[in-house]
Amino acid sequence: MDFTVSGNDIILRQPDFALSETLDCGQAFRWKKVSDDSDRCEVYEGYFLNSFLRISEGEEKGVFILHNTQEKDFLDKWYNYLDLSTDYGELKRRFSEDEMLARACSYAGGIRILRQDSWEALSSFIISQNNNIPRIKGIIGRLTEHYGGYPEVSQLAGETAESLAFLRSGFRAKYLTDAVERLLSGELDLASIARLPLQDALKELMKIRGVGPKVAMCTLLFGMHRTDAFPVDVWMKRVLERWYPNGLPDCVKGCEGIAQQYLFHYIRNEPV
DNA sequence: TTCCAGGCGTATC
DNA sequence: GATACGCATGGA
Repeated sequence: MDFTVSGNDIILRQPDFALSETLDCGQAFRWKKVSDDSDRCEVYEGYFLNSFLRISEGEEKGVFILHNTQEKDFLDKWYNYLDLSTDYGELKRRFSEDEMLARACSYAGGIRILRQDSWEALSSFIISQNNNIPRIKGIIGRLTEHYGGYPEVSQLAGETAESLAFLRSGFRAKYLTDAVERLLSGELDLASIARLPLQDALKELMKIRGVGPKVAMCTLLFGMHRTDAFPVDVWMKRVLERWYPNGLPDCVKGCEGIAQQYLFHYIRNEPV
């Protein structure tokens, strides 16, 4: 782990990381780019649960500053959140046996899978269905503003689709309240679900109204770091049809979800 | 105006 | 099991 403490900041050296590719690639919805294109430095601000972070990448690629971050917070929170224990360089070499994955990995080599909170991922991806990323961010922004941070499940106890109308989340509000009820009643427990075999975990999550295969897979991948979970949305359907009509290559085995993220980003921003 | 968005529930066959 | 359609909202 290559980092140094510099005053109130942490300097992190990590070549397999880029802010926009990881924080703004449709896996998390609470990061905001605060620099503009004229700045020499790219700066993002966001949260893991309710811990705030300002992180910047300077002119030297692969060198990051975690502003006002103590070493303890870095090691306890951000090291884990940014998945710094995983060697993405090694993963990309593995994936690159496959031609399209080689292109996707080289197109956006700074993608990482964040280790997000399971409830935040579940609720965020319930909101994401049949929706676009700017509007997902808007709804989650109204949610966190209203509760003064991302609400715990218990903070949403007793809410109804009507009381959540301020979110303007449309038909998804009733899905959120159904998830809250099942979690608070103890019918479902996210920490237990995280440990189940993939198919069993999917089945449990899909007991929630409004949680189908896609939302369940995203919850597993982004909220429980189940790298074998493979979410298929409209974009991944195009990937599978165009490039993998005969299925995924063996080199992604066990890390289908991570491969998925490189491919998702690549096809959405596909260079002619 | 119409189409679409990190889908899913329901009806119908 | 497969396929068609509606769904809230808002940007393009």
